[in-house]
Amino acid sequence: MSKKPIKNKVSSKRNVSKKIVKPLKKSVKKVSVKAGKKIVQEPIVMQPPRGMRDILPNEQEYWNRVRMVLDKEYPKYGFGRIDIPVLEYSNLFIRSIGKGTDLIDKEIYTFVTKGKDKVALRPEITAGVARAFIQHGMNVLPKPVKLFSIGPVYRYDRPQEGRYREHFQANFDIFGEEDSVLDAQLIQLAYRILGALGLKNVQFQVNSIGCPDCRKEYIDMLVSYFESKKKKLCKTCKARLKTNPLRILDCKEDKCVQVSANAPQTVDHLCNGCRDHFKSLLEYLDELELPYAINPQLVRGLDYYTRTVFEIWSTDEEGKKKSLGGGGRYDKLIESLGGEPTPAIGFALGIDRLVLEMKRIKAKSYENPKPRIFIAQLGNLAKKKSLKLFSDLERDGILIAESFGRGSLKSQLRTANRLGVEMTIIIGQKEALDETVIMKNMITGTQETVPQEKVLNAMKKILKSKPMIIKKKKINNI
RNA sequence: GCGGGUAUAGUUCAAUGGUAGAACACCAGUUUGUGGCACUGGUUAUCAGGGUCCGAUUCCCUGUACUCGCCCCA
Repeated sequence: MSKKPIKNKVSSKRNVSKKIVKPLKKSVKKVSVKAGKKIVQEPIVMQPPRGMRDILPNEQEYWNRVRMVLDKEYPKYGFGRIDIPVLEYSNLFIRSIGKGTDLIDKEIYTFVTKGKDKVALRPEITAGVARAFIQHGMNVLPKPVKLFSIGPVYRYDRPQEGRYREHFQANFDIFGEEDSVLDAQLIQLAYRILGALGLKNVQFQVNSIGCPDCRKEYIDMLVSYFESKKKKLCKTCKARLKTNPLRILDCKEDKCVQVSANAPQTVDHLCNGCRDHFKSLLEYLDELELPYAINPQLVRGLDYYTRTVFEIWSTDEEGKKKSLGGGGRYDKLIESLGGEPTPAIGFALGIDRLVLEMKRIKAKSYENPKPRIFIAQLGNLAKKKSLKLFSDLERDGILIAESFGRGSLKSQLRTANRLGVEMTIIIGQKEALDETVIMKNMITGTQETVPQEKVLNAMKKILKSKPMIIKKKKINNI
């Protein structure tokens, strides 16, 4: 038994370590072409940039479910789908979301293009939808105009569980109605979606931060209150006193929480219009029997919000609260971007977090159908026949698994077994010539030879029966 | 942006100042056209860069990533 290890295969894999594909060091030095300049190749990192990730097939069952529920629900409430670019001019976001917000000051991805355009990856969806609303003159459409969008958003933030630099949001916006009945309806939609996903244990926090008029008065009052207690505030909040005093209410530092507890509350300082608006919202929510908690501390991180704001929280085993989504009214946004004055309200759900939560509570997911039949082949002629048979059956809606590239029947059957199919069609040299196939029952192990033309009906018969429960092995996490 | 922890095969984990083992997974074989079980064999890894050292995967520094917390948010 002389087994010579073949070492000469300069295995390309050698240089393809898991994380890094680096060029051979020698070759790096060799590369020196263009304009006599030495070109050093940067290693390719086998990972996406920080905070970005792949969503692998095994996780798609949850994403599928979310997508299905969203696709089902949004038309019911009269939303039309809109898809907008991931890239917009930076100032769209800066103007709408506002300087002084974390989102703009430290989380937005901006860059200058070759054409010297200042652009940004969208940190949220509403601003772009608002832009599209104005651009396409949607103000002439019958009101309300309801737009649904789904896609990635980007925030340069520190990643941690449930927080990514690229994450996906489902975004709902309603334009053209000021009445809080729309606010209530939107919240109901959010409830619907979460319910359909099996996420029943969520909490809705609502608040009203008033219109610019009453907010201005309120902020003045807030500032004078905090000024008097300035010593007791944390460092960031002292700074916020000048930049964004509303956010002090949101601070989680113990001492700030204590100071905030006695601070004047937005709800107590609304103008008549805003108070009525908020009051009627609560009445509508009661009418719909949607539970909510009024949270006077809730202020939200975007400047464009007016009046109604809300957030959706889930609570985990340890009592930690995570935001699944949030939204609010932005009655002045369209106007501030140069459109006709158009009141509006919207909210977004974080899909990554929905999925995280669904996994946590073991919610129902949706798996794509699995093939229940496998085709194995042996020999060139049989391979051709199998290929044809596969496409014929597929055209009749029959899902087939195969491993055509493999030679031995043994390894094909092994694969068939691992896939948990109930029936394997075997075509060998002999069968290919006879126009027959072997149908092997993978559960009982019995098999019979049948004419090829009978295969389709036989397959249909199998698929009509209930799937047999076969213990299927989990193939790692792919 | 700030602080803590971590970084070894596809996965989960070992070990070591002298270039690394296992389990599961994967590929193949166990008399040549038949899966599961069993047995045998095989492929695959020390995050990157620098420093100390005769020698580092191990020690030190830096970077990067993951993770937890803060901040914030989805």
